[in-house]
Amino acid sequence: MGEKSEQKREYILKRAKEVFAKKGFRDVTMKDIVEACEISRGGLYLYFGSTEEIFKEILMSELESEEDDVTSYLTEDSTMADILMLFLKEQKKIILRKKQDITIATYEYLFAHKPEKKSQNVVYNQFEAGIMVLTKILEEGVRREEFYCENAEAEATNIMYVLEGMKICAKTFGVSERKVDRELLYIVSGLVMEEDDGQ
Amino acid sequence: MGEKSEQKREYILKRAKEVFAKKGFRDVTMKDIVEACEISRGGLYLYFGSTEEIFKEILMSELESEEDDVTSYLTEDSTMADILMLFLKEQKKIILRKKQDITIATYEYLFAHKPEKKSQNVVYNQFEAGIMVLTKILEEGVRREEFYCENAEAEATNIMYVLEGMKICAKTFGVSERKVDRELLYIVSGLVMEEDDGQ
Amino acid sequence: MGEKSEQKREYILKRAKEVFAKKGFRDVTMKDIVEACEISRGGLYLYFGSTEEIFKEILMSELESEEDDVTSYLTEDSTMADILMLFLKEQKKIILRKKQDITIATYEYLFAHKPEKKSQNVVYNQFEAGIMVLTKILEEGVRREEFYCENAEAEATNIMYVLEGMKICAKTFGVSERKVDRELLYIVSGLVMEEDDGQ
Amino acid sequence: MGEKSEQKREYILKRAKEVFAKKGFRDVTMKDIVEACEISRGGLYLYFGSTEEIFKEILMSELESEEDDVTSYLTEDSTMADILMLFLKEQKKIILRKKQDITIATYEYLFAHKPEKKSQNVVYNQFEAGIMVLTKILEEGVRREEFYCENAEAEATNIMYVLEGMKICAKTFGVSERKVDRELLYIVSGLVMEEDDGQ
DNA sequence: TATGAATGAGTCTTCATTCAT
DNA sequence: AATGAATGAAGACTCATTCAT
Repeated sequence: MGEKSEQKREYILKRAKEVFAKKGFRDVTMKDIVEACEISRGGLYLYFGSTEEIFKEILMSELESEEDDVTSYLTEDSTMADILMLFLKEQKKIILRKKQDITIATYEYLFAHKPEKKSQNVVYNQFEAGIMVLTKILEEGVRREEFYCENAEAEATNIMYVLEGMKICAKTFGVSERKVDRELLYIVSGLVMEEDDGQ
Repeated sequence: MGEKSEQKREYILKRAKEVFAKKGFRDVTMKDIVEACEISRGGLYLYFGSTEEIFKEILMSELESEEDDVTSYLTEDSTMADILMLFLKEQKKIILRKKQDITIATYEYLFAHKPEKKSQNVVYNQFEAGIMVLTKILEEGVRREEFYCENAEAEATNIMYVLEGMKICAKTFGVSERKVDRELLYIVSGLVMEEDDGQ
Repeated sequence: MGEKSEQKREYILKRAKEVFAKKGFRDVTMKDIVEACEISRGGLYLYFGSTEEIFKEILMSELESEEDDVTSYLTEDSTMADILMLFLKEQKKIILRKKQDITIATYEYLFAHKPEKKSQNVVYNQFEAGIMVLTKILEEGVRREEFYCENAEAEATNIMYVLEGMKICAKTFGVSERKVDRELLYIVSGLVMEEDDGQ
Repeated sequence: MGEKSEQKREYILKRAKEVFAKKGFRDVTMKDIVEACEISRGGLYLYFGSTEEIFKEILMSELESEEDDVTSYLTEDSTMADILMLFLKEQKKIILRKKQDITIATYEYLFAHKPEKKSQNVVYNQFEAGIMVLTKILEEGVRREEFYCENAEAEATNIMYVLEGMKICAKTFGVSERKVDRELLYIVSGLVMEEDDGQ
């Protein structure tokens, strides 16, 4: 813990994240990070022993910062449909973002280094967290009779798979904003009670 | 017409596929393939100039062999629900398969070598092909009054994202067969007409 | 000797010469020659064991064909100045030629494979032959009182060095036709008797 | 200012020059230089990226060191004939030297890597520099009535071709010291005023 | 004779990692 | 703590040469 300068450690992680965002995980060498940080080779090794170690750290801090985002939705004072849209818009941002995006690096990292425990797997944690939040939103929406949904958790899981699917599609062959919007709309339209439904 | 012996070419591709299935794309060296094929370094270069070239070929032949599977569904003489289940079971096999599975290699390859044209992207092609097949199944199911679905193509797209999502989840943190079954059931249950549904 | 087809041998040499003219000696591989000849690898080895062997043969035949040119000068029926100019024009052609020119290849070959005996060295043979021809021309010119020259052989040697110098300069940094002409004129002007020279 | 240790850089160049002197340019591999320097493969790449890069450097430093020699002639306090002999003796040394001689390597290098600009061509620069120095010597000699020479520059150019010719002949088939002496004498004898020449 | 697939030795080049300063 | 020169293992790639057909 009390090892070397914590400040420098953070600095390296910040710079390294930029490198991973640009080059993915596999193409990044220690030299790349050394150059991005403008420190010496030996200096970097004083803090981290490999790109893997560095990336693991970045992933950790990502997880922490994202948790805040996620929990904030339920505190909003508005309809559950609004809150759901807020959640989905956040996901849309993640799906479409270009800058500071370590999604590809994360996949590459996971392909190469499967964590022993699922609980150490960022993607899994994010996925489960998403299901939990969505479930709560849906349950509350159902309670308030805004949404129609027989099994909130099953629906939440389904939605998370859709989002995960869009995320990987966006990274492998590209998905336009229009397509994301259309898909999110399709999800929501399947949930909201159609008030004037006479058929 | 082909260069050198077509037979050996196929042999190399077969062995190489095993290597890619085991190690992904990025970790595979020409040496790995040379050893798997038990041929000489120079001998391999006679047929392929790089792991990329080899993998591209494998991807091509995958695409071809899969196309057959896909088109076969509509010729079946059975209910559309059966056909849909057949399609989904095929997808389930893809999601869960362990042997001869080059899914991770394919993602790694695509991350490193984005094709200039979308039409050259295997994952994209498979995705679009899936939407087409599913749309046809759904439309026919709706016509036969087996399924309820307002917009067949939108639903097909949605299902494909779910499948894609499960595929990547299976590769990043693992998904149990039970979870896949549950998800596929959820998809189907949202489509089939509930005959005696009075509530 | 009575080995294989003499005709094919000649064909290979002809094609190979084109390759050497284009790529020099060092850059030429057996593969290059195989491709230029449109024969098989094994087929080429039936006739020649290496690029060196091939080039040596080419050099031999060059030597033979050039000897004819050289000896022809003295049979001309004209002034010795005319004959000298003829000889120098031939040299000029050699210095400036671009097509079918294996000069560079020859130097590269000699740098890498010094012949044991000087008499096997093409450049040496050409050089000595040049001196002999020039000496005869000069001696005859002196006899006819066309030229002024105290030591014909020394002058001939000097001229040959100049020509050799221009040859290598042309290949290393390029020499314009104008410069060659000027130089040849300078050589000749130092030889011819200035009839009306009173100063 | 330079990269890494300037001292080691010089050391590598020194050792590499020995290698080039012994093997020419084309036969030299990075491995050869690594072994001559007794450093590691990676270590060499820290300083130079290819044999070409190394040789270019050697050529540069050669050029610099030779310039000094050349300019020193005119400062001598002696007859112009002495100065001319000094210049020619220097050239003789170059023509005949065996140790530390990168002449062949230089030709091989130039054959393989023609510089875009003539001014970057070492042989050309040396040739032109030689013409300039010789021209000055001859002009001064004529002014002092030591030499007879109608066109100093033309004569200088002619002499340089002779020297260049001897240089290449020495490298391709060998020229004895006697022959060089005889040739240089012939050049000088054509220039000096024959004071008591009555015949 | 002729073919051309196959071999493997040899070079180039990059990178993680160490270590004297 | 920090530096950055140095190392050497590992992978890519080419080519002369052989050999079964």
